[in-house]
Amino acid sequence: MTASSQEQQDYRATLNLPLADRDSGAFPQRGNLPAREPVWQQQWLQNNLYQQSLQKPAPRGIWTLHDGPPYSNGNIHLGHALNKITKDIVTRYRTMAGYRSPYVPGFDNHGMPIENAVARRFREEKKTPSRVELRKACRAWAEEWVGIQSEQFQRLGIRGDWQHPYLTMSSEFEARIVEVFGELVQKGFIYRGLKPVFWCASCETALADAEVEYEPHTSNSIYVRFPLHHDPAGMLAAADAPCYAVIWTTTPWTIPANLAIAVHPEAEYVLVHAEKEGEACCLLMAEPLRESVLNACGFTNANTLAAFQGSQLEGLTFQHPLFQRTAPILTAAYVTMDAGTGLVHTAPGHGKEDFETGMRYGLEVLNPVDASGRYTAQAGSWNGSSFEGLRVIPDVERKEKDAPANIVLLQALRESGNLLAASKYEHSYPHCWRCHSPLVFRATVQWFMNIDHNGFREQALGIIQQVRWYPPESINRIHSMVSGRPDWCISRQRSWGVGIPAFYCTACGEHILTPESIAAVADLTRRESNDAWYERTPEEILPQGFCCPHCKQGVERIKKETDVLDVWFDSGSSHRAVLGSENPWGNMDWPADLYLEGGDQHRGWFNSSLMIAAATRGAAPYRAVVTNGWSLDENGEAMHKSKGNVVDPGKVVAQYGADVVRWWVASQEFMADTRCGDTLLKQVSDMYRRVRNTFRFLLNNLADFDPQTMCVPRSEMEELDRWALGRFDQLAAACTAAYENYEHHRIYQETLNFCSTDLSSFYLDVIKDRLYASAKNSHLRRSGQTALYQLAAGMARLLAPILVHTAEEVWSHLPGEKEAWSIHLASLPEPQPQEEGLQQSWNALLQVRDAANKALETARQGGQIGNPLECCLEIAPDADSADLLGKYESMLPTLLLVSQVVLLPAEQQMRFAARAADGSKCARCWLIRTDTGHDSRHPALCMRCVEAIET
RNA sequence: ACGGGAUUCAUCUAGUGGUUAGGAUGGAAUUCUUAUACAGUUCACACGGCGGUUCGAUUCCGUCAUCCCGUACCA
Repeated sequence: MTASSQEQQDYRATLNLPLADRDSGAFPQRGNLPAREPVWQQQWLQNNLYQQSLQKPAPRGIWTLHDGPPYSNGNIHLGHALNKITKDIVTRYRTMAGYRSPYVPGFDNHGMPIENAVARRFREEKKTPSRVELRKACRAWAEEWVGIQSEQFQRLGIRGDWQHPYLTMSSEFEARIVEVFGELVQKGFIYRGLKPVFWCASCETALADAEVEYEPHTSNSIYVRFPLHHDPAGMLAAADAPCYAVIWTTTPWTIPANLAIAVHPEAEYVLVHAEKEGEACCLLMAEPLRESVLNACGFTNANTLAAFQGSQLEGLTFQHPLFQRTAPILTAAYVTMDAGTGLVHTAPGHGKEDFETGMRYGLEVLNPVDASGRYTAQAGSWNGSSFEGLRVIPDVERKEKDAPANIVLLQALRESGNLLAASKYEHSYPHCWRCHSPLVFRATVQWFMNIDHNGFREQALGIIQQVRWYPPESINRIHSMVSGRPDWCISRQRSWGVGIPAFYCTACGEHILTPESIAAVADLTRRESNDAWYERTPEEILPQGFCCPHCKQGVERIKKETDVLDVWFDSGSSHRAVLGSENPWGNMDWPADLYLEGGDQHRGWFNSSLMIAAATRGAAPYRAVVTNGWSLDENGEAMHKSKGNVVDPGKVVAQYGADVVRWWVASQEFMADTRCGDTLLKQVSDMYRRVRNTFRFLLNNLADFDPQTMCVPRSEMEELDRWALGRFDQLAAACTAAYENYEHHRIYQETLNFCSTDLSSFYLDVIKDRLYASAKNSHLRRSGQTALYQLAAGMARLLAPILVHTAEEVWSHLPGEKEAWSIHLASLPEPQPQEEGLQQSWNALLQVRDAANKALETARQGGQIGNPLECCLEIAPDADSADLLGKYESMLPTLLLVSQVVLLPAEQQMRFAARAADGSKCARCWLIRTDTGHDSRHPALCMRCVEAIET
């Protein structure tokens, strides 16, 4: 080491350099989040942070977000993380903004996926559990996943009442569901009716849509003619031979259930004269399908006799091809022209759309198939032999190729002469996920909520208008869901759910739903859980002396309903089980200020909750609804296990930390679809590092700063420091507005911008000299430190709802007494009013700085200067900036990071010239100064540094 | 298939019926070294396609394409 560098080294120690990582108390450069975050979380838990957040003063009142319960089956995925973190940001913001903002997380426990998983496990063990055994196992299963998901959410830093989450399977919640159901009964919303459902004849059970698997299946493709029965308006007067309607179907076994023929009201239909095997007839079919029908059926000599619009055909009736029964022509919008004949065989008992059409026209729901998939006597007979007992689907175990019913029906149709063509047809067809038998659609008795009861639908649509929807266009989704939804089928033929609290009288056959019978079930449920509904007898459940309200028979003739409620009824009741002072939490308001869920919930939870709230309370359960988008992979495609593009939040937490996941959430405009993947996470993690590095610089320069005694009042601070705090005030105002409007990505953008542009590349760069080289206790330095302190504290507060762990870490490194032990109990920064003209002047100075930087760069490229710090910059201002530069002349060297600035007289255009500075380099501050060496004690130092050392 | 929504540099995003579409990050080159995982300078990089309305469209309308949701593990 040379003598001079030795000397420098000595003076280096006299600089007020920031703490380095090796120094104790330094804010470390590396976050080491995966290891450090759990420590903070532990601390929050031990000190009851959540409870304290509710107890702190809340001048702005209570603000309630009601959590939509995730289904408690399986590990959480990125979508859950996005949703929960967003909610957490919102409630933490509210807490810091002066509200009491409780957050009670919920879990959705009942339902088919868990029941199926548990049933599968029993099957593997070759056990057949009783209903109650199955329910207990489901309960245990759900409980296990509640625990796992709860851990996973908490690891993401989600704050809430994790000790007391709401579970839809808790006795209290189940009882409230029963009560809500009772209210709907009392208000006349509940009825029983028929509905076609997917039915597995071999399992003898209804299946939910999610249990249906589509597999290839060979069906019979048949064309059948229906002879004209009645033509009241003489529509078919042009006919020169017997008239028939031609239909096409792939399920011959549904022909006995045919009650109508549907046409599209706007499509074109034709009456065609055609011949086959010497017989002439007139056939009605859709014009676009004319050729394909005639070809398929082998007709010749075709000749179109007349054309009609579909709606004109209404009123015609045709005869059933086998029975003495008529089938009217109806119109339906779902009739398509891409297959068949354009005339659709309609069997309301065996098809969803057929059923709806039937309802519209008041047709009977004929369902001549029993639970085991066999025709009942209602199916009728042909040539004196009844169809009763024939199976309508093939027996998979016996390897039947076709169902007996199809074979018999084809034969009967052939004999009747009405079968025009038959062939095999391969297509994808619904099968049972369990036994892989083909399914049938079968009308069954179900429980419904009547959406049109007393103008309810219109009322609900009106209520939607009162709610604030984010983003605004999302109101279209809920609106179209509510305006188009059919009656709500609320019953399921399942075990794991809340039993529908209805009784039946075996004496008179009526069902029993009285206020006291329902209250009895609710009480029982509250005491013993809804499992007791299945364990107890009606005698045990119903009050003493209860008898059938219809026929007055005693309780011994009364039986229980076995269906359970749709799980959407459970979660749709959550606002009644959680919000309001009558519920165990007692600290949540009804209605909620906010629901915040993914867009799929317009069909689901937003909808079911609205139905129940509007029907029982006449209002929406939420004042505002925010819809978050879907999380997709880096290419904007949905994540699939099979595609291998799934981002597991648990892995990201383990690799980068929860704050990086949260920072990712904040980086995305979450109301639209969001993207996530390795490169994106890498970028977000770099951005996290930038914020962290900024905090590090701020904090590590505050090691000797005691805010209680050393803070310089704002009015006495250096103007540059006031500028920086003024910029921060602008940032704080922008971020607060962004929180308020759920535009979290603006916080991310604005904060990073502030850190990079305002702080790193300008302010912090400029004040380094002041911080490092000024006397420790000088006003210049303390003013700067005051700004650093306020920036660190302010930014940490601003970001605390998002970077929950890092903000707490910053808080813990902040010197001096603090407002609260945890930053999450502190308040958001309150921006001070902007100082008149300050930002304008400094914007102009920044422009000069840009220009100066360019000039310095040119000079450096030209070899005139080396390090800008060692040069003198001559500035000839233009007329506009002369005053400004004159005013700030003494500050210019610091602002421009040069040793000297010489201001020349104004010229037409601003001009810069760089040259070596006068004087010699100070060994301590590295500035070239003319007073270097003036003090004999420190011949290598400038006078400023001498002063700094000697005081 | 139908319904709802989306599409701006490599990435995240501003913004607009009218000059050169803004910022940040990232990339390339280069300079400097008292945050060395810092900063300066320079450069490259975008309105999905096609029609229409208009004097003029990235912006409004239509349509097509792609993606997403409703409808698989569902926020």
